[in-house]
This record gives sequence, structure tokens and C-alpha cells, in this order.
Amino acid sequence: MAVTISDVAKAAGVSPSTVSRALTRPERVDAETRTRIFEQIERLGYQVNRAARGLVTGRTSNLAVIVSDLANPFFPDIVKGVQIRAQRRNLTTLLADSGENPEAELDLVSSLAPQVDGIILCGSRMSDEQLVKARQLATLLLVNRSAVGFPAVTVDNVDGMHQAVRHLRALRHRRIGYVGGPDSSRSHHDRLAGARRAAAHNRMELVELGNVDPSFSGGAAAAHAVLLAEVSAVLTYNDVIAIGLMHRLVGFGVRVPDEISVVGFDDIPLCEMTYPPLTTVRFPRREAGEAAVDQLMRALNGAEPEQDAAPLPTELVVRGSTTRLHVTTQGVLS
Amino acid sequence: MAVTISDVAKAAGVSPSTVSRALTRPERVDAETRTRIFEQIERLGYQVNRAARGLVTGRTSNLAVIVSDLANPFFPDIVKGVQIRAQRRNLTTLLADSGENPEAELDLVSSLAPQVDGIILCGSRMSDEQLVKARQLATLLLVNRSAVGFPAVTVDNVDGMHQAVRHLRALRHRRIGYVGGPDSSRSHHDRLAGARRAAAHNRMELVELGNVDPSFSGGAAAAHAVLLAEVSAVLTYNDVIAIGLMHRLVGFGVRVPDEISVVGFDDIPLCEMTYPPLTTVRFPRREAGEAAVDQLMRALNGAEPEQDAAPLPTELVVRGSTTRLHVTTQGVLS
DNA sequence: GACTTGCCGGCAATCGATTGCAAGCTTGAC
DNA sequence: GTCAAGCTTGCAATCGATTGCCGGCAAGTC
Repeated sequence: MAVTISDVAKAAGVSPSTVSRALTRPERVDAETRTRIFEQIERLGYQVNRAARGLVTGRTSNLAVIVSDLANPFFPDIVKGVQIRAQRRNLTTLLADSGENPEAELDLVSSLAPQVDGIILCGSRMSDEQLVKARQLATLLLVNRSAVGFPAVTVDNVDGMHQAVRHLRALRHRRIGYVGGPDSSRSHHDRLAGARRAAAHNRMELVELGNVDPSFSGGAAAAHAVLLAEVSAVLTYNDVIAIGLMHRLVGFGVRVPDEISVVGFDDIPLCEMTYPPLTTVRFPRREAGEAAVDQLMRALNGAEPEQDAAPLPTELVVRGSTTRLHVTTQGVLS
Repeated sequence: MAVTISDVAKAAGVSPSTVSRALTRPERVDAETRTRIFEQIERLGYQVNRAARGLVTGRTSNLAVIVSDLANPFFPDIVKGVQIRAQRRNLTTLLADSGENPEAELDLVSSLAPQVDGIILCGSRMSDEQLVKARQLATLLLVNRSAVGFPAVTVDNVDGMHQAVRHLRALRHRRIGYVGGPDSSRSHHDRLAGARRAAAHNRMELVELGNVDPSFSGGAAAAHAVLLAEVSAVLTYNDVIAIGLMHRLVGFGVRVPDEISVVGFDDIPLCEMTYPPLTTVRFPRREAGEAAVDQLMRALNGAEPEQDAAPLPTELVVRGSTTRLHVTTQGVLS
């Protein structure tokens, strides 16, 4: 069987309590005894039994991440960020997939709650009421979603859009479109607001092209609206929409970026694999994952959610789907 | 605090042992008592404390999945399959990412081992020796990798390639290429063998175009070899390579599929999003994930790995990256 | 030299389940 | 009517840690 704390105690010539103390409050045990204990721990390959520890402390040293869809390329980097930080803190990560279903998400929270110290909700689809219920079950932390009174990790969507618009402005575009995401999404509204403000600020015309499902087919479906709007460039709610849109535009024989420039949001790995590669705004996913663990731990230690951390910075990534506008209508050729 | 087994016992007017028995061996307790107990469990919302149970039974009811890279679109569906089956069996899933690093993978196994009943290794990068070491730490199950004496879930790579080759044959191709994956990969060898045999069987010429890294850039790097080989169609080790290859070919101005047909393997979600969409062979990932849990449980109950389950079936998915060969060289125009 | 103070470490209770053993009861056979 | 067999249930030990409490000892104070 496995090595227990008593084995170590016997080998080091102390009582089990002392070994336990050496592990959990090292300063409470004499330096010499401590090193003797750690030598034996090393030699015997002792590992704490987390079940036993959890039983008495009430803490599991587990944390859960719930994402809406594992296959969505947006999430892996967030999860990786979480894992990195969690590992450093000696926490184990459980990962669950809600399948975009708010009820399933709430069920997951309730079934995961007893097994974890806290839960990180990535892009939660739950309503505010459901969130409140969920909070009674476990300590929560939201990523890329915010609700009053909940600790959250957010990114600077508004500034990201500013950068994108400025980029298009520099490339001489004047009339641009925005293909929106789900109306229920907070980040959609932030991004739209950012686009509006930046367009106004740069004296550009912004055509709002409605909301679509944040999926490949949603983006494809927006192609008609984009063409009808006669814009020379399009911003989109996210990369997946942008990629679907480009796909359909190319299918129509429209040249990207020569006839229409396209800008995504998020910078998922796919962006480099499309033809042309997609210009986009980077969402700092790994950083968000790491920050999530830190904030969750802070919340577990009783911090107020009021101390909302500043949004994480975003950054424009220029690739091949945007280019300088060739003005031909007025006879000006660039 | 949480509801315990004693609370339920008190409420139902029995001893804690009886409640425990009702939970773990229902047939050992009187039917009437049992229903009384379950009523109280329901009413009080009792949930077993898994730490406490684990402490005495030695089982954690946890299982781990280790993948080489979470961001690889190949894995999510496998993980989903695992989660579905695990949930049904009341198991919790831990997910870890080895970052393609065999040593890190072994470390993960050793740190996860005490917390789980078994570990599912997806496309493990470990050497056979490392696998043997890992086996001493935990009960293992391999997915998409095989090694003698280890229980594994595999798919029918050979037949998949047969289907792909037959497809190209029907489209009149006669001289085709195969861009290989890592030489260390078992499935690469299976797929190559399948391609060879199928080509011979269909009287086609198979040009082996070497091995590349199974990544987007690996695929792109193979473009020159493909062009030099003067083949009219290419099979690839996997979809990611195929997509990288297509990307580069299009960059060279080569029309896909008109000049060269391309076939991938795996059927990752990306295949539908490329232009043209990629013809490929479906790797039944969700099914593999589900089978993995079942087989792992069988292994935990002491089954012999000899009873190797049959490989899961693969299936050709025809999309837009393959087309009928237009024979122009001999003056024959179709 | 007596007494206070504080560090160090052991004892024993505890967390919430499971399970071997045995007692009590019912049932049925002889 | 007695006794064996079998079913149901409770008692108490156990899993492997943590932690409050207390005693022993050394150092420091007056």
C-alpha cells in the first residue's frame, strides 16, 4: 500500500502530528526535525492522501472549470492558463463542458460543488438568476462574463475595438461594418460600443449589420448583409464569425482583402490557418486563465468582489485579411 | 455544514451503517427500510462525501485523461466521449495536458496516480519503457496508440485508408502521394500500410512523400514534395497536415481540387471550414472516448488486456477537396 | 534560585464514510 | 416445542490525515 504519514513519522522518529505540522505549518516545527522529516518524505516517496486531508480540513484542493463547449478553440488556452496556475498552487483541475446549455451548466455546478473549492465559469450562459443560485452552491469566478457582485476576469474589449478601427482608418477605410454576436452577450455589447465610439472618434461610418450566431455558419450567413452594405471593411464579434464570413465571401468570388477587409476578435489558433490569415484582436486567454485562479483563491479567502481587477489588455494582430483601400470610385488610384 | 450519512440515519430512524448499506449494497437491506432511507436522502438533499468514501474504499471515483495538446482539435470530442460515459458511471474526470512532452507526461501520471482510479492516455508520446514505468503507478488505458500488453482503444486505420484510396480510384486518379506523420507514431505506420496495400490492390502508383511534423506548418512544408512528385492526388497522415498543405498549395496558385485532390484523416471540425472543405476519413472520436472509459473500468476489474476490443470503424467523408481527374496529358478530356 | 515565557512536539479527538462481526428476530422443518 | 438457517440491522474499528490542548524543557528576568 501507499506510504502514510505514520510511516514517515516512524522513520524520522517523531509522531505523526509532527510530520503533519512539518507539512502544513513548517514554522511550527524545529528546523532540524523538519529537515529530518523531509529527508524521510523524500526517501520513502511519501505523498499526502488528499482524501484524508480533505476530510478534516473541508478543502478538496480541487477546482473546476466549466466551459460552454470544449471544441470551441477559444477555450483551450484559458484552460491551460488555469492548469498552470493551479498546478503551481497544488490544485487539481476538473474540466466540464456544459454543451452551451444553461440548465446543464447549473446542474454541473451543483454536482461539482461538493468536490471542489471553487468553480471557474468561462463564458457562462446562465442567466443572472441562475448565477445567483449557483453562487449558493459554490464559490464562483467568471471569465469573460460579468454580473454585479460576482468576481470576474474581464478583458478590455473596448480598447481592442479601438485598435481595430484605428487600423482600418490607417488603411484608408471610411465606411465599415460590424457583424455582432449574441445579443445576450456582454462582450458583444462592449465590442459594439467600442466600435461605435472609435468610429465616431475617427470620423468613420459604422454600419451595424445585425447579430448572428457566433459560429462558422453564423458568419457565413452574414455575407449577404455585408455585401449589401457596401462597406470596404468589416469588424466581427469574433474570429469564428469572421472565418465563416470570409469563407462565404470567397465562395461568392469576392476577393479578401482586396475587395473587403475582414477583422476578427479573439485570435484563436485558426486565424493563422485561413487563407488569407485573419487580422484580429488578441484576447489574452492564457493570462485570463491564470488570473482566474488567482482571483478565485482570493475570493476563497474572503476577498470582496468589489476589488474588481482591471480588465486585461487586448492587442491588435495584423495579418493578411486587411489591406489598404484602393480608391477607384473617385478616380483616385492608390 | 453539509448533510451527512448520520443525519439521514437519524431522520430515517436507523443506524448510519444501514444508510451506507442502502447506498452501496441495496439488496442487503429490507425493501421498506430502503425506501424510507431514500425518501430522507431525497428530502435532505444528501450527497455522499467522496473523500470519506475514498478514504476507506481506496477508490477515488476519479479518472484522468491526459492529452498531448488541449488545443489540438483532435482531442475535444474524445474528452467529451469520456465525460459522457464517466458521468453515467458517477466518475469525475480530470483533464491534463502534457504539452507534447513525454517526460511531462510521465510526471503527470505520477502526480495524478494517487488521485484517480485509472488514467486514459490519448495519443501518448511516451516510449515503451516510459509506459511500463507509468503502468506501475496507475492503471492505464491507451487511445490511438498501442503497445503490447496494454489495454487500448484503436481504430481501423487500414480500412480507412482503403476507403480513401478506393475513392480516389473511382475519381480516376492513378498516381497518388502519401504525406506521412511522425515515424514514431503507430497510426502513421498503419495508415501507410493501408495506403500501400490499397494502392497495390487498385493498381495505382503510390509515391511516399516522407514524414512531416503533424502540424499546419508540417503540411505546408510538404507542398514542394507534392508538386515535384507530379501526383494528381495526395493522402495525408492527418487533417492538420492536409490543411497546411492546401494552404501552401493555394498560396502557390495551385488549384485544389482541380489540379490536385487532397484527402485528410480524422475529420476534425476544421475540415468543414476550409476552402474547399476537406475530404477526409472520420476517426470516431466520441465513440473512442466512450469505449475508453468502458475498457478502463474493465481493466480495473482485473480483465486481461488480451481481450483487445476490435478496432472502431472509420468512414470516408467526401467533401470538396477531391474531384474527378481531368486527363489532359494524353489528349483525353473528360 | 524561583518564576515566567515561549518553543516544540505528543496525545487524542475528529472528519464521514465502509465493513467484519455478531446479535436479534423471523421462519420453517422435524 | 426446539432448533437451525437466514435475513436484517447495529456496534465498533478503520481509512489517513489535521489540530486543540497540554506538558516538558530551555532561555530569560528579577
